[in-house]
Amino acid sequence: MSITLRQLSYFLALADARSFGGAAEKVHISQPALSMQIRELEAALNVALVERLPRGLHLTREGRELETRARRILAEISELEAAARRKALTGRLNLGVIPTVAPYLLPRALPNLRADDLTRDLRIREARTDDLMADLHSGRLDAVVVADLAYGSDLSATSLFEDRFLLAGSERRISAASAGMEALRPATLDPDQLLLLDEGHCLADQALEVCGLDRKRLRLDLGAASLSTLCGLVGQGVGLTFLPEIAVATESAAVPGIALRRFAEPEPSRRIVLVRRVTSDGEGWFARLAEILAEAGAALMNAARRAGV
Amino acid sequence: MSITLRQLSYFLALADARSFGGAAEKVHISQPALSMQIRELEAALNVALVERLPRGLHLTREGRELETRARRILAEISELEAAARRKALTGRLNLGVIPTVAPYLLPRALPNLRADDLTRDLRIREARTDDLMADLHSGRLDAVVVADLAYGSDLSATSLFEDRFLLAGSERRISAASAGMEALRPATLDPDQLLLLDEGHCLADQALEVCGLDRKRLRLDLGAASLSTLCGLVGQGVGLTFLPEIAVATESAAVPGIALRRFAEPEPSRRIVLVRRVTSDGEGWFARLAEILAEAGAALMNAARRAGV
DNA sequence: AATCGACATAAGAAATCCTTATTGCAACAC
DNA sequence: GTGTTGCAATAAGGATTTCTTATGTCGATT
Repeated sequence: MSITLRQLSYFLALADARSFGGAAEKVHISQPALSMQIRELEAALNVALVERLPRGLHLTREGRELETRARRILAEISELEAAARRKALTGRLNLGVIPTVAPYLLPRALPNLRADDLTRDLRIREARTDDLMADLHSGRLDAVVVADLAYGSDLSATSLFEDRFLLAGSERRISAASAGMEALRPATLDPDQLLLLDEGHCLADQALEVCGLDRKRLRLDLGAASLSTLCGLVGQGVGLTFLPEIAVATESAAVPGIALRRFAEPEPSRRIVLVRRVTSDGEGWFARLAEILAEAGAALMNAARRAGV
Repeated sequence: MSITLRQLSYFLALADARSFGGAAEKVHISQPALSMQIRELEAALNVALVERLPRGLHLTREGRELETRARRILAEISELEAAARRKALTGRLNLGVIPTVAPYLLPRALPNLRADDLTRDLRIREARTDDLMADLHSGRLDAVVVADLAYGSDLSATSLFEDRFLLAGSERRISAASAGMEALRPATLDPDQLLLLDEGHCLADQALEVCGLDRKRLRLDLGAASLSTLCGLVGQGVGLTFLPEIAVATESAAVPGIALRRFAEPEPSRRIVLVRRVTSDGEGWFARLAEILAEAGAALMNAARRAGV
């Protein structure tokens, strides 16, 4: 026979009341019921917990020790219940973010994530879309931030923001590319000058798509590993690339030689979304997370426009 | 409805097995029984703990948080049960000791008390017999070390050792007191030279008794507060006093001018006993405590004899 | 000696927990 | 498509636990 929380709480009532009858009253049961539970507890631990005197009672040494332990245990239980009541039973949030979004969006969003008690412990996984989706399905991730894609019916997505692509390169190349056109359009770019990210990065695929190209047509397929590297290269005049607006504020500050030009309407863009399993919406955390991320995205868009592009 | 340990342990089984059927098997119940307890738990916390997928299941964020809390709580419970099984549910031991015993016996006994896991936490109260007995009755003390006295039937005593009285004073006074007698006896002492402890100290009362005196006959009733002070005084040649053998090793080393002389048989003495409430013998701690104290007392007697008195 | 207070004991009622049997649902097979 | 399989939810009845009221016991009090 194992001990129960009921026994422990009755025992604490007894320790407080220092009488069986009084303790029973406190916990709203009859005196024999309390006596029986105390006896069960003594039997389970195989130790006498109270000295029953004709007048009143004392706890034994073992009883006193149990008292302190029981108080701690029951405090943990009620802390648990309290946390659940105030919807603060929030364990780690496992969030996946694609690499072309993570370094720009997260630094902006983190302070607000911390402020919300959404995340006593936030763990970020930065990986490409395929890996993220696999982990989302397997339960290793709770939500992922990716660029528009088709979801199965077992997933649920919320749009965060629209991320427009800008043309990036050295001032000389940009001017050359847009020379003599009334409007700058992706399809008119010279594929030979285009630098894109490694295969598997959705940003590269999307860029190819808006240009109506496929990867085989690229001459400069050097498969850069990160957007930051890519910006460094084009800043040096190596070629042209697409820079998502979300990265503009950071990269234009970090790369001196880089120039940016907006495309004509309709501007090419990707839609950044937050995705979860349909079964996983516990307590509205998803909506709050989406809100904070969308806000951070909007702030980055504004920063880009203020930077004059 | 409140949560139970049973629910928590079933939940942990579920978290481990990652399937209802498997978890049920682990805890040796049927699958519906486990499902019901999990549902009760979710209802009690008012939060979804598991995502039920057609294939397998995941814990929700809240479920993961509960998992860590539940593990801690159940670990505390099993630690508690384990402690009880190995009889190590030993809280504080509240021990009372009279002032004419405490400073000599305890330093000797402490190392052995610590070695035994009798006392994860030992608290000593040093007070006169009356106070100690009151606290013993009220449950504030678990046991007391006092000198022979009559106990009610609600108390139980074990003899620790016989503590003989020696005559103490300056060499000159001692010699004078025993001059011309074939045997040194308490009754032959000059009451005018006798220095005793404050009223209430049983040692003083016992000394008076063996001399066949009462306190009113004393000229030098200066009511010394401690045996140590008293020894200092008689060492200075102020008078004579009774020194219990237990104090001999310490005081004869501490007080340069002090001389000691044994009384003739039958030597006057007090019996030092350990007392508890009859109802308080939990797990044999009393016997172990008595053994350790008796041993320390015996060691002090030997030390006294080796010191040559 | 009688009474009172406080806990233990006893017996039956209520609530809880568990069992087996069955249903429901989605994935998989053919 | 239809049937099958795997797994969990539901349902109904039974076993256990926990409660209640009623009564017994024992020491303390008068």
